[in-house]
Amino acid sequence: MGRGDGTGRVVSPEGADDTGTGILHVDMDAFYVSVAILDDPSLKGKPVITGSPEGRGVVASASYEARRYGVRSAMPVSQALRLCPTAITVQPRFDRINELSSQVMGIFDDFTPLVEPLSIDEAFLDVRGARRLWGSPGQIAVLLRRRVFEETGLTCSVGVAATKHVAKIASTLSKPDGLLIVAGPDTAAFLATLPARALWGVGPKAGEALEARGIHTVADILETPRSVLDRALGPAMGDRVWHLARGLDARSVETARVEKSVGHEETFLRDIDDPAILRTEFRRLADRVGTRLRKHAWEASTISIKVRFADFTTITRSQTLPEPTSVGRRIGEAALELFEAVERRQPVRLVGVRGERLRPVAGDLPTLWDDDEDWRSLEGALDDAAARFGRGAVTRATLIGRSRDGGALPVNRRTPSPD
DNA sequence: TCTGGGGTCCTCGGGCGG
DNA sequence: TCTGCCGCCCGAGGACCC
Repeated sequence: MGRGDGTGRVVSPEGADDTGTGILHVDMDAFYVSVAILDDPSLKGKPVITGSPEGRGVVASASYEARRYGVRSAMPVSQALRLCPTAITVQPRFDRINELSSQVMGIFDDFTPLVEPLSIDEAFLDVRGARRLWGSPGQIAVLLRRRVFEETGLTCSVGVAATKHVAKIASTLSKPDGLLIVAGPDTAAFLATLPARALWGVGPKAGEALEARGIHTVADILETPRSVLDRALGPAMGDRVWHLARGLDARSVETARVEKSVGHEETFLRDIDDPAILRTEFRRLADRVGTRLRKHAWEASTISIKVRFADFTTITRSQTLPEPTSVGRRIGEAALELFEAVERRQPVRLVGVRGERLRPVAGDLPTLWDDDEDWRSLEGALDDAAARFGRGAVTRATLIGRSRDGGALPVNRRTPSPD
């Protein structure tokens, strides 16, 4: 999602030259907010942000009216409301957001089978094989934008270029509701005008490292020896930046993605000092990770935890298991083992659990319960009971689940034993 | 005055086996 | 048996992206 306020918007004139292009980057405009406005048109034209006004939320998405006050995504909501006190905060409705995302991705699929979703609201399309059916890449971009708007009421911005990297930059510059085409032969001149920070992967730190060496723009990078870039950014990043600045980006549009890890984390409303509460939280997150793994028929070989302390310092610890697992309890045990070894010098604001080094489960595992919500609520009920009556007072609860063949399957769970 | 949650990728250091 | 070198894996941390 773009972070600009649209003031420096650049768009192509109608029928602009699209020689040598074939990659589209499509990015929905202020997606979460736009969906909220779609469902409540009275919000239209007003400064709107999505995110929770209570607690420690950050802005997920802001309308362009709000951005004019300096509001940006990833900014604490409290700060956003200071900058723009009239902003209306709305909670994102994920059911609607997912529904519209699927609808939009479906439209992309109609133009080409080569679609690479990058996130819920953006994708790369390789349309080089679609010319006979739909026209040139620039014409396809026009048709696609029109269809997205007619069928969903949402606007999107599209970058058209010879490579993914340049298409991505072009869509960002054309926001909101724009189209920018960078013809192949114009690539070098287009890139040279940009700040170094515009390059994919150059964030605040890398940008700072370049600035410190007097490198401010992509044109500056072109004049910088490779060895200087390597020293400033490290060899891998130096190499990438050197190539991207020249418009060299050999990455193709990949339709299949292999997940490498699954995790959950949670920031508490208030920092937590009580180890018992933290242990309960680790178990809960581990169960959610296990649920996700089973849903995809994966197992994790490595379990890692994340702990963020009150002063925002963050540590991670991980261990590789003797046997890969997708069982929440086993993941929880590993997480707690790691947590016990962590020196707890101050209250904790966030904990997280992640399963890594995933592998598909061999064969067909039996389904022990068919409703993970029920399973979680059982776990939650046990925790609540333990909190109310004291640990160990409640020793057992039973959930009747159904196995895959329909038979009843009781699952007994014991509460955590008293410390 | 604050800093979410979901990820990926890179670097660096240490252990280990050939 | 010891030492050095190399490649590989693992674990920790950080930067970056949406």
